[in-house]
Amino acid sequence: MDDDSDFDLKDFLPYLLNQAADVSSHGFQEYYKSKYGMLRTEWRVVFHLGRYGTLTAKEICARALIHKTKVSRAVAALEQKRFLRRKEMPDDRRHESLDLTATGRRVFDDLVVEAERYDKHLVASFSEADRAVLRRCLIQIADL
Amino acid sequence: MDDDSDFDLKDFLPYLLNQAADVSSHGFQEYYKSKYGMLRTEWRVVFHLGRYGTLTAKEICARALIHKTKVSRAVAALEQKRFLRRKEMPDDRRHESLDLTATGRRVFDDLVVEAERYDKHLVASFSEADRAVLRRCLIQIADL
DNA sequence: TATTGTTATACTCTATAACTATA
DNA sequence: TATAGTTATAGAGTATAACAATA
Repeated sequence: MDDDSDFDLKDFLPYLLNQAADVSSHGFQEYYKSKYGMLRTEWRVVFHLGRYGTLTAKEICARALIHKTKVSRAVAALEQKRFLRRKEMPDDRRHESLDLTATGRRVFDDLVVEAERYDKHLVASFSEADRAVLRRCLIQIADL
Repeated sequence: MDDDSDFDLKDFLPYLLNQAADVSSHGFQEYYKSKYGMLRTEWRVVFHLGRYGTLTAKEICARALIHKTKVSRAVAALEQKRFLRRKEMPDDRRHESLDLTATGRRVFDDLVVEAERYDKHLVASFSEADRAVLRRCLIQIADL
């Protein structure tokens, strides 16, 4: 048994990444779930509309790297919550342009403030240099 | 719209962590899933038994931070694949000691080699210093 | 025929409660 | 009553195929 290497799960990057992702997701998820009853894909759709303005579902798919079926369901849920509006585009009625409502925009503003606060909290104990290394490595691994 | 901050999803650590975790998980998952038909919890149970020897389900729960219902199902699946054996403990028949079979041990050995190879591949382009920062930050965020 | 978006289905993962059997 | 482990169930995430409406 001891002729196996010392390899431990804490040395295994996918394990570390998953644990860290879980912990960090839960902290923020708690906020948008309890306050607005939103799921993760819904928060990401709201984010894209709030940050980049009017988009079609297809554009959200492309920007956010989310599959069209997930976007379709998130849009339906957000419409029901009155956080966004659809508008058929007259030039091509297969497209619908999507926009946040006034309510949706307030939700976006609130979530962005909270997201920034939460992000700062997560890296509060790291040096500026370490933060830069962390983000650069993650972006490379995620191939973003 | 432009009076909002420049906050972008790529600045949001939970997003980066999730993307990186997804990418890194999939690469390794493909290996144990296609080769042995295993799920993630099964791989983690095999890992703990291979690395630390005979354990009860409860000990695996404590070490691996997995809930007992997930361990229970993973153990049942691994038993069916003949990767592990159960043995009732005579002193307290509520406990069962779990052990890898010879087949299970071969699977473990193979997966550990692959895991080490995969881990090296993930960080291949990072400096030694950056790797250390990355692991330290992840361990701290995951609170391990 | 190709494209936008929806619906259906299935599988994985997570979380919790209720249960069995032992102690 | 408390503990080890199982079963049931539901919610959430992921993936794919089939479909309707439009172009």
